[in-house]
Amino acid sequence: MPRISAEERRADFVKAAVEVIATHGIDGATTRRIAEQANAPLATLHYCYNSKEDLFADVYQFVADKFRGVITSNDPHAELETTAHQILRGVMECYLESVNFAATSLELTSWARRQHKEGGVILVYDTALDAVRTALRSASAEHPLEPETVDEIVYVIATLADGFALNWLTYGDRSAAEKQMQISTSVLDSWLATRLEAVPVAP
Amino acid sequence: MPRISAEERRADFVKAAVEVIATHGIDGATTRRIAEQANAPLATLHYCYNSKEDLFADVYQFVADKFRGVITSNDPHAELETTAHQILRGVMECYLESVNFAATSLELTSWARRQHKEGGVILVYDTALDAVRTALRSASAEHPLEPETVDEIVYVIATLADGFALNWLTYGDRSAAEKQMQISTSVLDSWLATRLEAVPVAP
DNA sequence: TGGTGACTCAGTCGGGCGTCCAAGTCAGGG
DNA sequence: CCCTGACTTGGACGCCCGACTGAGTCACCA
Repeated sequence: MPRISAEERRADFVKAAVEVIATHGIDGATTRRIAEQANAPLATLHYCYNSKEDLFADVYQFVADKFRGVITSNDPHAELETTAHQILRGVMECYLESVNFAATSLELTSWARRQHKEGGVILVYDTALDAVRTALRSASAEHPLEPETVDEIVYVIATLADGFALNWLTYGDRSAAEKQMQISTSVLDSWLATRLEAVPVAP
Repeated sequence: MPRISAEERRADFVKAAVEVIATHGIDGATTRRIAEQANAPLATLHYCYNSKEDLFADVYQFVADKFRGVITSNDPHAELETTAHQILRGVMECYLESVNFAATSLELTSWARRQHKEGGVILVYDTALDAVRTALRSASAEHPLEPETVDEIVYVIATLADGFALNWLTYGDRSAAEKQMQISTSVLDSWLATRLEAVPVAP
């Protein structure tokens, strides 16, 4: 009813798409359902987007941007351990805050895997990992680590975040998830402590 | 062509269904595709199963049984740390051995989440966690731990296994995955060491 | 040799999908 | 004040593909 610009409408559709994907999966995310979720007639969707594919491209962008934002929003002058800790906590808090975002991320990576077309939507996952890698490198700038060591840390952070997400999505128990955030971060901390013992810093 | 019992045929269809679900997702797992994967005419599928739903029930059973088998197939007389370590390694090896099994497990839990109908297919995940819990309890029988502590360990094992699976499924890089198995188990070990320090055994 | 269980072919029927059109409706500038 | 162009909308189109079936064929065993 209210007349708003096509640009704002597009944002509505992207948000609606995220919710529909979370609830019905990628294959269940039809143009009709997305339009309904956005409280807009179906035809409006095709007035704003030439095709469903165009809309989905915006969704990928949205998800990737959100990840980038969460990961890069920590203190750049902190120690390596602190940075790693903050990134993991930030991502988990983000999942906890928006189940739909977490679910949609999972659906997207799951869907990306099925299309063995390389260079496609797997970029969402890739950009997130790259952001973590960059943050860790700059945090350890004064006492540079082996690239392999950085990659190990990136992997552990990703693993703990993904594992947390899967559990939280499966059971949807918020208070349990909050305790699990504590556990996950403590796992990271204790591993980092023993792992970095073996790599003395250069003088 | 060769005439085999309907029971054996059913096993073929279940195996085919696992592969199709892994490749096309739950929604893409149509009776046509499953029959084709099993090298059988579509009508044969409906001869063996009254409905698609019946076939899928067998698939859930198959997946749950495989998990149970992998988890409970370790030395029951080992220490707690060893048992935890073995379970994690066993599950990851199982994923590494069969990408399709790993992918199907993920698709199933992901699909189960969407049906917020309680008491349905989430049992696959539940039975697996229960099996881990039971194994840990019996491993720590001589020096019983608090139930909360056991649950923490179960969570960490699940998280590390799930995170490993997601990464392996996303990138499909076998040699990277083998290294990541090492890392994951070392994460578990170092966390368990510091975690159990705080809980001295009863005399 | 007849019967039964195992299998197959060639459909039926129906629903839902993405897309598009033609007819509105409004806001603001000339 | 009305006209133009950005927006909105109901409804239709065409089509693909889903689960499922009925009637028939084949292989084997008693």
